[in-house]
Amino acid sequence: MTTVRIPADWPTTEAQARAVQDELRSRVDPREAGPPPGTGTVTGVDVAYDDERDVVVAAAVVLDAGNLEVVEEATAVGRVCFPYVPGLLAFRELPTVLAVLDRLTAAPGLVVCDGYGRAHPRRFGLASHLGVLTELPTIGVAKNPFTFTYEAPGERRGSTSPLVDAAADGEEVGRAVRTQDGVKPVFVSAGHRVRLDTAVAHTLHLTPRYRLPETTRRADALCRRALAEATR
DNA sequence: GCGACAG
DNA sequence: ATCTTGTCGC
Repeated sequence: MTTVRIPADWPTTEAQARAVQDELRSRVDPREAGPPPGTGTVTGVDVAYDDERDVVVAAAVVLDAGNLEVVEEATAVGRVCFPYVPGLLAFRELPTVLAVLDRLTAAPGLVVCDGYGRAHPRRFGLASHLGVLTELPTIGVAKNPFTFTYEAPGERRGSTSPLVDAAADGEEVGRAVRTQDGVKPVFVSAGHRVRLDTAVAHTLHLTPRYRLPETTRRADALCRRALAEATR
């Protein structure tokens, strides 16, 4: 099995990685509304690790945005090239994610990332970074509020509340979104070429039944399966 | 200095 | 992320 090639200039140190974020941040397009939910395709990407064996597997699953059925799936196997450091997740995940997107024949459409976009200490999370490198519209949907704060949204599906950075006088960096009645919210932020309100609409469109978007559920299941196979 | 911290 | 059994509930 071929392994993902890591770019020669990929950052090695935390300081280099932070400098890359500060450099690329200005390329984020925060103004486009983004594609409307329910049309075209929508793609989920996720990554699974085996740190013992130093292996990382990424999966991409393209869905028809109208009926949420699978259009195409792809996986890519790589080597761990950066440790997990809060705020620098992209440097760990992106080489393999870029490779798996390259393997798709279908147009990805909007890409849904497991993590953050604008909701990031330097406003340049995984989804923002992926968007800038591919020029695809991206959003981040995370399972945890990271360092940010929020008031619980209403109990009903569709309720939202601001996700704020208390350290930046309450700037709204994303939204807590209740995707199912009475279930813990998810944390949505804009990536590249998609505004926050559109990102929230996509998130609700992708969660007819479960807490997490169908895109992330599908990609998560696929990369775990592929890791188990790549590891034996 | 200490703790917290997407995946 | 990953390590891990059963268990409560629709």
